[in-house]
Amino acid sequence: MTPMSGDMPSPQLLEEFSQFFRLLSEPARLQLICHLKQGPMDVAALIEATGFSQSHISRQLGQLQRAGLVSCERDGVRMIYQAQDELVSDLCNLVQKRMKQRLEAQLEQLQIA
Amino acid sequence: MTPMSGDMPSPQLLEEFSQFFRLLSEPARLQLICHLKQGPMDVAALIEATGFSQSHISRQLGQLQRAGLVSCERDGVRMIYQAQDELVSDLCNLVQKRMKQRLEAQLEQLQIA
DNA sequence: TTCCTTAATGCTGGCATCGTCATAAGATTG
DNA sequence: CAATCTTATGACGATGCCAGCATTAAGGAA
Repeated sequence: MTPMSGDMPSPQLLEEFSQFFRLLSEPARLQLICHLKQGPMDVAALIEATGFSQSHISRQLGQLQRAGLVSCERDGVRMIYQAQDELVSDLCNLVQKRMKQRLEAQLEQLQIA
Repeated sequence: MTPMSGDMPSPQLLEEFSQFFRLLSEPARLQLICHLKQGPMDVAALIEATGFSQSHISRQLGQLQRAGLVSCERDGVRMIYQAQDELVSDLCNLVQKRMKQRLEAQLEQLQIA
C-alpha cells in the first residue's frame, strides 16, 4: 500500500524545514509559546512567568515573530504578544503521541522478555 | 470555540520536545531520512546519494537511530538502514502547508496594497 | 523639554554541535 | 591466522547559538 515514494524535497525546502524545526529546538522558545497560548501577555508577565531575563525573552520573541508564530501590538509603552497559530501545538501533539507509542512498545518488549 | 487553554506541558516534556525538534533542525539528517523513505539503503548508497563523508553519515544515522526514526540490520558486512515511521513526513507536511498559507496571505496583502 | 518605564539591540564569553581525519571494531574471505 | 571491506568512534578545529551586560530606542507623564 505504500506508494513506494513521495518525492524528494528540494534542498531549499529541506533547509527551510530545518530552520523551522530549529526554532522549536529551544526549550525557552517552546515555553514562551506555551505561555502565550494561554492568552496574550506583555514582556513583564513573561519575565514573571519564566524567570528569564528581559533581553533573552525579547530575542526569542523576535525570532518567533519573524517566523510568524507570534504577533505583537503596542499598548502604550508595553508590547502585548500573542500566539499566532496552532501549528506548534499540532506538531507537539504528534510528537507526544509517537513518544507514547514508543514507550508502550518498549513496555511490551519487557513483558515478553 | 477555543477551550481557552490546553495546560502547560511540564519542563521535562518541553525538554523532550525540543530535543526531538533539534534532531530535525539539521538539513543533513532530514535529507538522510528523505532518502531512506524511498526504501532501505546501505551507507555506501547514502554516501553516493548525498555526497557526505562516511563518518558524517554514520554519526547522523546514529542519532536518528537512538531516536527511533531509523532502524538498521546487518547484511553481511553492510548495514542496511531503513526509515522507521511516518512522523517526520507528517511533521514536514504540516509545516509546508503552513508555509504555503503564509505566503498566500502575504500575496493577498500585496494585491490589496 | 526632562525623567521614567519598557522593549530592542551591540557586543561578548562560553558552550554545544558540526564535519573531517585518523583509527578502531566487526564481519567475511582466503 | 592474515588481509580486506564496511561501519563506528575518538579527537580536534571551526562554526553557530545561547544568555547576559550594557546601551539605545521608543512612549508616556510631569
